Amino acid sequence: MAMKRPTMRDVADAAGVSLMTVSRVVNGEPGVLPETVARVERAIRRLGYQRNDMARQLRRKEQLTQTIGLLVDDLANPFFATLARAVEDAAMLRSCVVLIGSSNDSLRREREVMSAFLARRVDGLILVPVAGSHRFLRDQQALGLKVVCADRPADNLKTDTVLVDNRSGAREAVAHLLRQGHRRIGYLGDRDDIWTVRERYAGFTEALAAEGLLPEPALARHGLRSRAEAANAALAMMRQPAPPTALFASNDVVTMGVVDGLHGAAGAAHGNVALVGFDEFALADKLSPPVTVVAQDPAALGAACAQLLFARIGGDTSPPREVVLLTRLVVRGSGEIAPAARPAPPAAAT
Amino acid sequence: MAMKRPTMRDVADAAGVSLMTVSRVVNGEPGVLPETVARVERAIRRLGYQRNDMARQLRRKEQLTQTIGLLVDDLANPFFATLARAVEDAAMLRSCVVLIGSSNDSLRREREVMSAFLARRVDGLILVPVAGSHRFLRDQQALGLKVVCADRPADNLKTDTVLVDNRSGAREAVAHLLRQGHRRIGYLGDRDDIWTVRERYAGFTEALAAEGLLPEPALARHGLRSRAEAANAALAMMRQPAPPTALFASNDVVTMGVVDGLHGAAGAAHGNVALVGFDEFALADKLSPPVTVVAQDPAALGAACAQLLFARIGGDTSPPREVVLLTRLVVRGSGEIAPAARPAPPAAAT
DNA sequence: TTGAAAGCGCTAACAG
DNA sequence: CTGTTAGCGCTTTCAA
Repeated sequence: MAMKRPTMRDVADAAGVSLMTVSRVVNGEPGVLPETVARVERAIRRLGYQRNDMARQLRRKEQLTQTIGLLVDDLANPFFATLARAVEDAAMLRSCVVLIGSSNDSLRREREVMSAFLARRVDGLILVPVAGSHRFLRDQQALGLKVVCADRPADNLKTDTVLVDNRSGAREAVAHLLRQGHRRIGYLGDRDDIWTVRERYAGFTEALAAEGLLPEPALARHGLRSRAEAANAALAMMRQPAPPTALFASNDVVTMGVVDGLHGAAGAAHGNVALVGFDEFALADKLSPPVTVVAQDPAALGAACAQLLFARIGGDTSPPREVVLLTRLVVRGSGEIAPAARPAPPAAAT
Repeated sequence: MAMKRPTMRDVADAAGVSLMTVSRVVNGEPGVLPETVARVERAIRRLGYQRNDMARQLRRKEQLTQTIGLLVDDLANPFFATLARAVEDAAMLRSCVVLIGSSNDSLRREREVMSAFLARRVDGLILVPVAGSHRFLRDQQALGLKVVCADRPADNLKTDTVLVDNRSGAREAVAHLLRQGHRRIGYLGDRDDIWTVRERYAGFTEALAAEGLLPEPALARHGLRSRAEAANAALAMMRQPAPPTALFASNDVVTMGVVDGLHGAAGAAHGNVALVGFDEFALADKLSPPVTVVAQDPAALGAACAQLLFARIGGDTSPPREVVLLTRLVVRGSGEIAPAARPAPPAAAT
């Protein structure tokens, strides 16, 4: 069991030819007699020979490892899983394999995984950068590593980057709520050291500002890392003396948490308060009311990253590009709920 | 730009020591003067040196590449994404990286991706095998490749395998429907050349048989590959002259499709017919009615596979093991709907 | 059309 | 504590 794997030498001996001839057959090079080819191929099959690409790689150094690295935040998150699948499909078309890793929003883990990828001499890297400094990466870029940042820009790093216009998307969502007459709009969001989250909050405040409104501290909760945390935060926010009439949730996890929280609330679905969430999620259209969302396209994001990366690997040396994908407001019902009828405020001056 | 990457030779020259000393420092071996270590480390940092693991691997051949391959059906499917994340976490604990691929239920693609993994000399492989013959794999096993099959067994291949008890899960689900008084239960399922799907259908028929019922062809639809297909199939099934009073859906995609289809139906949520689906999915508890499911634990599946694989890599040579994980019936409402009251059939003899 | 020799970047096995 | 030599499995280069 587990005998040593056969090498070209073994195949050569078995076929009664020289090692070089085996090499030529294995790599489909011309100039070998068909008969010789057949003999070699038989030996290959008989021994179960598989070319050792590591050794190969070592010698042909102008060449590539046909391996790319993909480092996302969390592979279990459907957003990144879909992105990953798109990258993988693009890689496969180019006979490339993908090393994958999750940074879990930890700079240390990102560094570790990246080092492991670099040691394996990936041809390029698609990276969803966590918060923090990436000067380590800059050094590697100078040494020829191709990097594309996905979904978020990396701190002071000149690379191709594919982003989503989070700010406009959020602004549009909140403007939509304002248009329904809402004036007290709550914000529920993830950790705002994450670039996308910060951008979405900026869009939120900009939309308010456009109507002359200022964000109220009591109507904003940051740092929600799970559905359960978001559920609690939503409940707490709605139980305030002066609750918001509408909510904006900054990502899919938080949106689902809000749905959880409001369903859990005594005697009510989430139908009492308007809700728009950032990120599309499965079954958003089947809730009651169906959830209005700002949809991104993670597959398009992944495909765009792969396209840029493979262009670089192919020798493209033009200046770094930034691609910005747009979002789409998907109107479904939860965002079109008018503010609850309540005692009209005492008529003010005018 | 893109100058050649520095080698140990370069570092050695820069630090004024021999190549071997650099090797010792890079690998943290003892027996180097702290002062020398410092000089070497400075040179390493200055040049941006990164060890070339491919070359390393070549020489220390008793050792491992610290790379495993993971080949799932579809990475974009949350079930497999969660499994993948669990594998990745386990790998990271052992300083191992993960090559990932999706077979898309195609034997050809599975073969291609596996070849690419093998050429990179992965230490082991976690595989969700597609239908078809895997004798190619058996040859590789004989050469020392460690393989663990996940979620499905591979045709006549002796490997560690981690499965879910799909048949019992399905039987339990259908028995649950029978207990509510249903006698006409429809089956909607994916392609039944997939082992898990076949097992679930077997569980379905077994549960019926236990009550003396036979599956009716008009009440079973196979080969549903997407939510849309499942939606149409569900609608068609319910529009028959004698529709079922309950449905069993063989996976998450089909279950969601059924929900889509019944929602789309004129004037009705899916509340008119009982429904139990195989697979947990996000927000199943938030639909109306909430969807009763047979839940699996993909993270546990991935973790179990990783544990078996790393044991093998670590030298475990005991006979192949088969681990079977259990499912859990999550009662939420859609499965507890009684058969619609309808004119009692004419009383038969007795 | 085929083969022999050299060497990729690294580590194992010995010297000093 | 540090250096030297040989060679992993392959491709390149040159010669037959």
